Amino acid sequence: MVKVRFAPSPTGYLHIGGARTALFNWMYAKAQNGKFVLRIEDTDRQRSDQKFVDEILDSMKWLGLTWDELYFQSERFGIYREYAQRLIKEDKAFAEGDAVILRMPQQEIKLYDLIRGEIVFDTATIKDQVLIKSDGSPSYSFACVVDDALMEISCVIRGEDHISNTPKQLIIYQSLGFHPPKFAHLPLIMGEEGRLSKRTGAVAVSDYRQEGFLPQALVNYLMLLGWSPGNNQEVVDLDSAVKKFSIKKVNKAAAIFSMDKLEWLNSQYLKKMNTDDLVNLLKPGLQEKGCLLEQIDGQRLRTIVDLYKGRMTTLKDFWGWTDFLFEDSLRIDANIRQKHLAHDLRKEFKLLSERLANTQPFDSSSTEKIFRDLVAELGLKSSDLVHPVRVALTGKEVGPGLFDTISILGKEKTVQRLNEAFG
RNA sequence: GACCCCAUCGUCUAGCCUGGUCAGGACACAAGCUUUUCAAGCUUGCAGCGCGGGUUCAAAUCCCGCUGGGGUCGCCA
Repeated sequence: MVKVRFAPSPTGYLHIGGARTALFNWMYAKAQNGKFVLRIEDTDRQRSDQKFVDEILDSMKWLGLTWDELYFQSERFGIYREYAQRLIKEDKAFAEGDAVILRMPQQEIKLYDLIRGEIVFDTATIKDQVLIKSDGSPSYSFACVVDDALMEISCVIRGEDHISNTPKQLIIYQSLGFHPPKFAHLPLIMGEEGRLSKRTGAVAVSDYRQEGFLPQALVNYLMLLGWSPGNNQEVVDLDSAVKKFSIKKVNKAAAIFSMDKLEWLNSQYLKKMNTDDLVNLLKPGLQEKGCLLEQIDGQRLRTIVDLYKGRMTTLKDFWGWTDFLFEDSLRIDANIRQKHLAHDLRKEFKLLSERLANTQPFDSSSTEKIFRDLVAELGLKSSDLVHPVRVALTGKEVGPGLFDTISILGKEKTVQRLNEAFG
């Protein structure tokens, strides 16, 4: 029976590195029809916090990394103490005050890592290990070993930063008379300036969610860090990745996190996404911006989303780009006004607004015809009028095609804004 | 410092195990096409086996050394 676990400590948010570890564990389990255990390592009561537990569980669900079993180490202190007592009785450990310390035997110890092959350690350089601390709580390594054994974890997949913990834990397995599981140590994810940090960008999974990334895109990006589905594939959904996943094909070298590529993947998923689903994802943000969703026609909202879908990098883009559609009055930045509305186009705008006011139906092809005819009559280049009009209507220098924009803005606001453009 | 891990374009990677394919793809970057703008899209381009020794007819691929990067040395996890 294949069974793996992801064991975060609720002393902080679920970060990108942890999410990748969880993902690889999850893929490993699913690929072999095994189980995935989520174990919250909350033995440090001072630093653990319920809000982090909630955030971790929430992020895991958001990513789609569901678990089969959930444990909290804080509920298992009795078990750890029991095994520690046993080691004292067998003289493999000794008490020091209320603490229990493991006697480190002097020996060579071999680790067969699924990714790295054999790694040999000499325990001569490792000192005696604390099993139970003076306050009665278990040390990380001890709780970890007891739990992995009792929960029948078949393979421990964790970050490379744990390699040096492994010989200590192997000694604990040996002392306890437990069979050790297999091990696989994943390469680390690093930031552009070395260690992955807040300076490089967001580190918490929830930050990416907040920034408008899709969980599918984040998961896709994370799986590409240290692993490849082959066939030159880059955009791969979780299900097909699971079918191809092999822990032995995981890279040994650390990878540097690239926001550029994550953004590219996110835009790819956004483009492919069903419009109705995207509308639903966008709604909460619109509401936050004070938009009254009840007053917006559903079909109109779908049209708007369709228009912007292909150009978005994150969900956040949409909210910033479409504010002009949902607000009554338009504020135009002084610099942008200076750049595009410096010439007095009062006359041209008036003609345009009068003709548009009489246009029926008010769609992009009919407004385009009106516009082009007028431009020809006035002997202008279309760009002479396109850019000022866009700014007057949207307050922005860039955006989708002007006639699509006019069409979704609607006759009333278009006419009004053209008339008010020059005060 | 000690111990351990690692090393293909700027970045993520395929290829390495089972030596012999112009070292393939993606992001980024550049150019062109398209175009009312910016994106998107399409096309093209730029760019890599860290260094030095071996082994071999032949090395990105196997071996050794060096250099460089990373990790760990807590009664944190």
